[in-house]
Amino acid sequence: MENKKSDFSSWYNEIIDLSGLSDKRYPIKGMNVWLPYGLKVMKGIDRIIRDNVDISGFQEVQFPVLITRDQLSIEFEHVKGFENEVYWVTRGGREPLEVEMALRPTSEAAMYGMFQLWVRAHTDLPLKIYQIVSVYRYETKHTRTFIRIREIHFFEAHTAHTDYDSAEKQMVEYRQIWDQISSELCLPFVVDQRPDWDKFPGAMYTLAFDTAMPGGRSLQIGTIHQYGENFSRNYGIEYLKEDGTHSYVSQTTFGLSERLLAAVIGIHGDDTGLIFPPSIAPVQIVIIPIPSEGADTDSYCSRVSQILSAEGFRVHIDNRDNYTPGFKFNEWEMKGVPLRIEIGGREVRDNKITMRLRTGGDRIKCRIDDLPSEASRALASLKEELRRRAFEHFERSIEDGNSLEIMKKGETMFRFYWCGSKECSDRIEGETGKTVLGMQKENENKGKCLICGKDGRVATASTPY
RNA sequence: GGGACCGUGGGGUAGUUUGGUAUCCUACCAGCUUGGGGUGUUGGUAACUUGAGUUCAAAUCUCAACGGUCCCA
Repeated sequence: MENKKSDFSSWYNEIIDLSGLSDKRYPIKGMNVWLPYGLKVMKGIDRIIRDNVDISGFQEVQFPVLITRDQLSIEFEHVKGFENEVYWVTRGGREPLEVEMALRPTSEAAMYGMFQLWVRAHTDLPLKIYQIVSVYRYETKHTRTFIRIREIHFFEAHTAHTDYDSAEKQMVEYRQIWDQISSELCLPFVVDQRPDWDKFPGAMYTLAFDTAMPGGRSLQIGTIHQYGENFSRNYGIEYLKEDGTHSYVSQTTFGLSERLLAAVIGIHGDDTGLIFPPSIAPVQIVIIPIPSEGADTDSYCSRVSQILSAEGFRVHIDNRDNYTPGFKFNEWEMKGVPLRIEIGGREVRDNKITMRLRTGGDRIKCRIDDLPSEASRALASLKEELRRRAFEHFERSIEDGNSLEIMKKGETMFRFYWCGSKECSDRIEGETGKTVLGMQKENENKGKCLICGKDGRVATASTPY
């Protein structure tokens, strides 16, 4: 396998193929096949997302994939932002359609006409829904599995509120939900408020969660948007207030995608292969029997498996007899299984098991009676180790950009002081090749703009995926 | 938005310059063997992206489409 640090691009493509996450040989550019193992991981990520939005009062829905041209055109900035990357359905059978329809690039246009019907009075608010569906974008640049594709596995939450302040509270709740999700996946990030010229089309402002991939490029792995009344005024989403007057709702959205999987692969993987956080690993514990004369390893393995399954662990016994234990060790490490249990004659004889964590370290022996708690402890420590490594890498991946020269030469993300003006941003992008991702929302430090010297705050720049 | 390179069994490749018999590794299938860190061995399956052109003859030369990779903005 390729070395992750020296050639991340090759490593990334190779591990996706070897581990059976996705098959990119499907004959349409940017549309890949989700293989069983990859789909299990993605569904694990979806489950974490669902669990966290469900307890915050969101309801899951599913809207149609097609949007009429009229629906899409209602919000001008919005349609303008997507016009170059929309797939159009123009025929039904042989007949040209009178009304052309778009494959949703996102679902504002599909949903807000219905919001207009659903929202009648303040008692209908807040409205909090989400869906996990495919969205479509006609990418013309080179595509990359899970990172830039044409059919995107997408989570989108949409809310409507009585007023702007309530919508702002929703933005805070999104931020908390994201803390839970990113924590489960052990992903570090910085919160950047996108510059006005780079915010979501139609939004008042956009907050993005940016992480750092190996090689130093940044990856946007989540966004939350404040729409205010930008959409509700165009889609006519009004409600009756307690005082008998009408008002437009204020809206927000929260978007996540299979880029979360890309981040997990890139950030946690190593030269041996993938490493999955236990919460999303399709197999959390793999049991490798080591055949031995005079020992019934098979039934001992089954017993261990039953004990662990009963406690809710996802366990797999690899009892293929045409592969050696050594081969299996390497294969399951490559596939990212966090914990391995080895069972041979010695374990059967001593009523013990041998464990080894995917993150390394010595083998651990424990008595079979202590199994569930020892396995829990092992997985918890692996999760902590993943988190530690990821955050350490992230710290190294953002450097101080004290001059244009440093930012031009550096192959990391950069933090620097910025006044917020387009002129200074253009200068930075022109001379360093890096993109200004925006002000760091949660960094209060103040300083002089790197370019013009006026008062500024901490901003992030990088080469983004 | 602009440019460069590439496309050979499932994956990775040799062959393309100089047109003529398609190489090796891996994977896969059937055995035997082996087993505490990628077992060994025997046999077998399997490929020139698509279309058009040049030619007696195209993996090889030309053009286009599709796909892949990278660089610059």
